[in-house]
Amino acid sequence: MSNGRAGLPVIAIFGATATGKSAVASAIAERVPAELVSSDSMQAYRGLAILTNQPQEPTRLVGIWELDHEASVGEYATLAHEVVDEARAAARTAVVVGGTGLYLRAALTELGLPPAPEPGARERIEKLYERLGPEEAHAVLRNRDPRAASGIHANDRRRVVRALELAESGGSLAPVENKLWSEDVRHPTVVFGLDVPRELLGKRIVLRAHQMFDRGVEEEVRRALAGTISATAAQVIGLREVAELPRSEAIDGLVARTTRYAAYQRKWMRRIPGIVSLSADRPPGEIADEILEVARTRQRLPAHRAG
RNA sequence: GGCGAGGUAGCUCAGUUGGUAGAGCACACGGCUGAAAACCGUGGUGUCGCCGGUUCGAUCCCGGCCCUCGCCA
Repeated sequence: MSNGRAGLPVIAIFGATATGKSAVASAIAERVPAELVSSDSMQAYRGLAILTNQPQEPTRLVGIWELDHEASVGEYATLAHEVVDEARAAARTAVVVGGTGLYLRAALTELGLPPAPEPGARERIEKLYERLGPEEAHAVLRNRDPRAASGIHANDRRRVVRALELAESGGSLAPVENKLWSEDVRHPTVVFGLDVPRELLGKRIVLRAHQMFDRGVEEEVRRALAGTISATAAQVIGLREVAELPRSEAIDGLVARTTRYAAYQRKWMRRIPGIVSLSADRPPGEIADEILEVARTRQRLPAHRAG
């Protein structure tokens, strides 16, 4: 390792919601000098601590954006890289923990994301897409950026619009090199995936939904909706349910959507490169010990690279 | 008990003037590069309440039965 003070590899912890990621991260922080870094698109917002299950333990990149802020992976990636590098410079182990697969990958890897849209471009091109319709809009894209167009379905409005934005400013949505699924990382890293049997996870999700109400999620949501909410923040699971439905229906809706989200996260679990799967149906301290042991073993090995 | 409406996919329902059925949601699988708790694609998973009758053929028509809902007793 080039920097002798760098210590352990970056530790990343992924897993579906309610698998106990935060508790494991806390347990790691009790055992080694660590800097916890969130890779959760919704915990990044301030004002929905209960609904988004923000961790108790001090964690970087939690509650950093106001609810009217439009979030993006690109913005998050820059911040995450800074925070991880800072931790390493201070000889603390960076523990990247969260359930947003793309954010986790962005924190660990230099994805080389293309630039943000230019002001006004999105609205203008969305209108264009609206006017032309999917097929025509896609044809325009095929004309301007065939490579990007070939990877996008005409109905995928967001990506067609985004690709047109980039084509207009001289860029392209087609990556020079697709690193989303490569094992290429910015620092030596070990990624762990916490796995809980479906049935048990279901019970935890139900329990958690009830606890949110005990902790005052209704008041939290009321306060949040009193102000301006960005399009990205408006997507927090449960926001509408809690605001609009009677309590018992809100809980049912919240449980249903959270369960669906957990299934989506499970998809990411299967795909994240190099992920080490761990059974999370046991005390967090035990899991933390195993994670640290694996991390130390890896430390002594040459940094692994994509294959 | 009488009258009326209805029983079709996991759910809500459409449909077939008789040729064994299809939408939305759910679910499964796949994609994804500044919206990712987002977005997109592919897939029908079914004793058409039960038992008979008519018919070459019934989920559809006829008879009986069971169940649900509403109104009236």
